[in-house]
Amino acid sequence: MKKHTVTQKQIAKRAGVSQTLVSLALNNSYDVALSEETRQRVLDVASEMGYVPQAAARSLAQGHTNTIGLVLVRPHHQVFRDPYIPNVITGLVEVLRRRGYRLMVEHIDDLNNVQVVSDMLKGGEVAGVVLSGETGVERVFAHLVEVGYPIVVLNESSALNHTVRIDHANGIRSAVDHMIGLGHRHVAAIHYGPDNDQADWRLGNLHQTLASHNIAVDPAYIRFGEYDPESGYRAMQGILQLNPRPTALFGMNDMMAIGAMRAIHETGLRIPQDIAVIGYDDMRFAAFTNPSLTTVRAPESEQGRQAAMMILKLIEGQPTHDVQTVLSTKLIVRASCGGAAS
Amino acid sequence: MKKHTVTQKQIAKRAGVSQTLVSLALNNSYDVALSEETRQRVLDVASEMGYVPQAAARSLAQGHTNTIGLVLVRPHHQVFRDPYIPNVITGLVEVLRRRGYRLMVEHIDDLNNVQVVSDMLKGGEVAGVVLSGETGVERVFAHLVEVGYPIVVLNESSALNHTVRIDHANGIRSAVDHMIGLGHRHVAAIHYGPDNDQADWRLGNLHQTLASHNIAVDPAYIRFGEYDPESGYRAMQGILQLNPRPTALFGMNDMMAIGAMRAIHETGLRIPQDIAVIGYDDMRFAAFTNPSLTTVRAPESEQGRQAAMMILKLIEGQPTHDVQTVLSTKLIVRASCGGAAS
DNA sequence: ATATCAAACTAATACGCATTAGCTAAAAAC
DNA sequence: GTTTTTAGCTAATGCGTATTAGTTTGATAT
Repeated sequence: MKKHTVTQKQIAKRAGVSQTLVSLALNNSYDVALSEETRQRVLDVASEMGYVPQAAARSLAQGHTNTIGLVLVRPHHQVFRDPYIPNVITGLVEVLRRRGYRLMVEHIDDLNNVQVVSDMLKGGEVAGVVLSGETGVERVFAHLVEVGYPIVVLNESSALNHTVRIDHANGIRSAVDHMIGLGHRHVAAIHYGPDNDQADWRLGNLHQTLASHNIAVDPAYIRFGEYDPESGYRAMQGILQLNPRPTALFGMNDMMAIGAMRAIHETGLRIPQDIAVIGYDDMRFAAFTNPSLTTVRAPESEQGRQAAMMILKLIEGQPTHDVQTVLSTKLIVRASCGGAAS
Repeated sequence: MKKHTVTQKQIAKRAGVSQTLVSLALNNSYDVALSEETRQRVLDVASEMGYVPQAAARSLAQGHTNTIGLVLVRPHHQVFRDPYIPNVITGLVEVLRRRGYRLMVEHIDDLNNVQVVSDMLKGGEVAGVVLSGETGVERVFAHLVEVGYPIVVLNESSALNHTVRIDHANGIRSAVDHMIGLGHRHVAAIHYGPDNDQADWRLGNLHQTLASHNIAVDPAYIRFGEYDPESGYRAMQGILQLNPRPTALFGMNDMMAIGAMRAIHETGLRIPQDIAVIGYDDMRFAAFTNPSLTTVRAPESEQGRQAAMMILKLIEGQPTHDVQTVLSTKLIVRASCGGAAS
């Protein structure tokens, strides 16, 4: 047995019919009359010979592929730094598979390499693209959208694109409100960035919310980390030097929050009695830190599912009134911020 | 401007040459003579018109695609439960991109749906496949390998396949040796499975290592979890009832270990003084638990890189003497098991 | 001045499938 | 009994590229 592709031509010969009929039978096309008998015979021969359609030939003939692309725009070293992307992939694959589509994952370091995206689309490698990355994306890809390529952007609020975003503004507000509600007035935060628009935007939300509570924000209370525990740890060491020492800390992701918690413990301070901590993401380990971490849960795999459904609608030309899909976050109250059971 | 694909034919017309020359010029083929002048002119016209080769047509003509597939074989709900796969993907994409290949991610629940793999290969969707999943894989795909399809399997030791595996046997041994070396004789473990061969195999390693230290293993000391902190937490609650209470715990992944640590803390016991804990994986948060987690680091993204290089060798027909690539683990000593600084 | 050869190019074909136009024979209509 | 219809099929063509087998032109050799 050698590696050899079975073609419709071969099936046709074996079944004693034309290649045309084989194609029609295999695709259940009823536009052209075709007796039930021969259809069955063709199908039998096909499965007997182990026929599998050649994806390339099919795409070429139809001028359409059933692969969709997921393009991640962010510095290489932090693509999978947090489980956000894996969660999105889970959701994407789940619905794509059900609809007979495949997922191609690509990654570009920054907005200078965007040509990959237009190559994939123009080259017919993918029928559509789901984009995740920094803001600015909507400007860079505007021409592609204009020309009619199906593109769905994650976590952008641009009116130009179809987007599926998580309502982080509200997520941030719910966390801050929770802290304020527990009486905290000196709130510090470890944020990421400020290297991209997404981060800046979230930071803006934080400032706004604090301002709405009439809390002046000392810039020294806002530190920056790089998504990982280490940077949260270092940032917290800086914050702990401040006078007056903040009574509450908002870590903009759980990774940095857990790093901060370690720094706090090392100085002998108690959580939440001396410093309350709240995180963001609700990662799997969040319920098992010591103390358990109060955090904000974002529906990430659901975002993947929604994005898949939206890109498929665009590809199949269905009407999409819901150009902007917004998903809500949820505050998960545990022990690290007080105000609830362990 | 409409969405319209630029073809070599159009370029040929505009440049006043035949389509053949366009193809030759674009592919830097020197088999056929071609004046430097016209080559340049063709390239200029091509870039001016924004030419992008049609992937489908190219694949069809060449009988070869530059997409490789990553197929994950495991129950749906635990595909991305741990960051193992994301780490592997990082490594894969890193080298594939450099070599001009794309990555297609597919997922199948169990070994009953393996047809997807043969479809992808026979249908020419992918030039090769990297497989990750339960043991048994090598048997199921034996016929595909025989026929000559390039397949690389992760973490299998079958002689039938090309594999890239992490030396977990040694990883387990290093952890156990560490505990024994610190004087522990009553060692408990929270393992995963026993639903698949991979898990069983690792469990066998654990037993072996303990036996080599002349430590009898009370079956009650071995509990099973399901990869996540919750299950580690529950398993540990059971273990804490035992008499005599073990003095050391080996969590077969960091997630379950962190869950177990919580259970230990809740009973008022101290780590590592009362119970020493050791994990497996060295996830990002491991250095920031309280106390920091002694664990075994597995070179996961390196495994992805190696797998990519191997599948490319297979595809390009290069000789591969290294049918079995083995990567080493490393014991990371922190505080949760004693024997080192905080 | 004719034969030889290489350089530079073109024509033709194949890849595997979908699809449109066209053909044949039997059934229906008049 | 001739025309019209229709069910069931085949032939032919196109998708965009790569590749093999030519063709033309000008230079070199004889």
